[in-house]
Amino acid sequence: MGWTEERVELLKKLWMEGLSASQIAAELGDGVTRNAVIGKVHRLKLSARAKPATTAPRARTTARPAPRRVASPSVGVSHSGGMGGGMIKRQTVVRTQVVGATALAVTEEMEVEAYVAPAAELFIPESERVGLLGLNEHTCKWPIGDPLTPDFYFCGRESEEGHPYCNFHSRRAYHQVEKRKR
DNA sequence: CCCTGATTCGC
DNA sequence: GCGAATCAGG
Repeated sequence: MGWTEERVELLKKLWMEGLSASQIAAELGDGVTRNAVIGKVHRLKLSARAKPATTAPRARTTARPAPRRVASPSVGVSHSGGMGGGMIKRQTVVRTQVVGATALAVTEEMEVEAYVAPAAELFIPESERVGLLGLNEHTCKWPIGDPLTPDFYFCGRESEEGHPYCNFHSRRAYHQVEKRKR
């Protein structure tokens, strides 16, 4: 289905109300993707919704050329790492999420696995500690300790291909940490 | 990982 | 004009 008058109107309305592109896409339904919404928004020249005083000056980072397919090189390096013993604690949490302008409240109960790390989990025997020079493409680069002191070291456990941290630290690196700053 | 908008470019 | 793929960032 193309962009009919009605759909465009709804798009404008929702966009101005501050809904995200994905939310609008869901609202429009019918297989519309968030990319379709964003693309249309740009074509309609209505990117700026409600710019506060802080004129977000189109941070033109870098005018990207045309990034096509790129092959990623890989270097094989072996490293042995041991996983510490942690504890998986099951618990049920209730998360409320608001979707769409129609204030569609979705309350879902989901069982999550919360990893409770014992203090000792972060302790790694000296024999396994990895210094700056011990890091390679497959070692967790999670820093431990004060970088200014001699006993500073890195996690050094096995990290997934293409990831800077091991599975454990990977989530901590950036997991939606209740961001409510306004 | 989840998510956001921004941009490019083949269609 | 359209939007998937991609990029950059939170």
